[in-house]
Amino acid sequence: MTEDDLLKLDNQLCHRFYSVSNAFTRAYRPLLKELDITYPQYLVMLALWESHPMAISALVKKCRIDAGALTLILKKLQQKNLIAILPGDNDKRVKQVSLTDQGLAAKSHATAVPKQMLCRIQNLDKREFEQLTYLIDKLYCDLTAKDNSLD
Amino acid sequence: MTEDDLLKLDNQLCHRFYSVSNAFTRAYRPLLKELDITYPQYLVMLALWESHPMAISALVKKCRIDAGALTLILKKLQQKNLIAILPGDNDKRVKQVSLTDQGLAAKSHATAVPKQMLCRIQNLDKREFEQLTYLIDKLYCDLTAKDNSLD
DNA sequence: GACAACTATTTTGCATGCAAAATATATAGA
DNA sequence: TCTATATATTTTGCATGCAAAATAGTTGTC
Repeated sequence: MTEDDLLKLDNQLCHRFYSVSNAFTRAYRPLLKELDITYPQYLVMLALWESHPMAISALVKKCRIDAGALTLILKKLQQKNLIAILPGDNDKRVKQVSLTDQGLAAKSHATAVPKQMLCRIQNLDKREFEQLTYLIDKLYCDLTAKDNSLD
Repeated sequence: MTEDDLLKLDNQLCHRFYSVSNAFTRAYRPLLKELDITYPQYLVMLALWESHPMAISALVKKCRIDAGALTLILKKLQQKNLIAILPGDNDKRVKQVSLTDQGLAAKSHATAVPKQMLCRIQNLDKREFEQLTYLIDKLYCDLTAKDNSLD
């Protein structure tokens, strides 16, 4: 690979992730309109539908959302009356996020969202889908590994 | 796949792209510090190093950056004296973006960036890298295809 | 040649994403 | 107990990303 090739946009794996990630956000918007939530808010709801209550720090890990951004996202979900946030009993620093009745009820409406999205990406067969998942997970490990080059 | 599985965060391909895309942005930041540009600004510079001058609309297509966001990004690059923006000769609507001497010179410093990034993702061998590229491109086509479900 | 329809770009308003600093609370020790 | 340190969360300042509206410049038509 020449130095010029190294710098070509089409050779940047990062750009592919940039493009697809943004395309996902745009594709989800109309599907999430009925639920009246944004894409990152949807990620938080998915986590809570799996298990709640959940500490904010646990949500940060699970959703891989920036803690600062999450603060605002949780405020929005609270305003929409989908979640409740309460300080922990033992440790008041650790706030517990739980679903309201309305937040829990929204789960049944939400199943339509992944269904519609899966219809849309039928270009990939099941095996390719799994392959893609596997490779991305491998890449994520590399990207989030501690950079010890300066030690 | 049960309805519950459909909603699990770990089963959402979108979340993997969300995680990796953001991880890339964070990983690039220290590498781009020397060039004093952000990640989206870097994408624009990559496009221009390949070919310039280039119309703004061409940059939007090539970089897959939102046109509104690009306006601001170009202003930043202009302030840093890396690019120049001029109205087209024939059509004054079509603005041409070109590299300044400084912008062109930055290219040689920039080759270190993809090199360092490639070092970081050595978990993937060449074949996997190509496979990943192929699958993502396929997915991108699905996501950006016109949604005709309401026609 | 004036006007309607079209195209390229910018602006606007809102919602993150990020790093670093600030807050609030908890815990370990002297 | 008082304090230095550590942890959880929020705040701050800046830079996008997005959709929709607004601008500016063009073109086809009558």
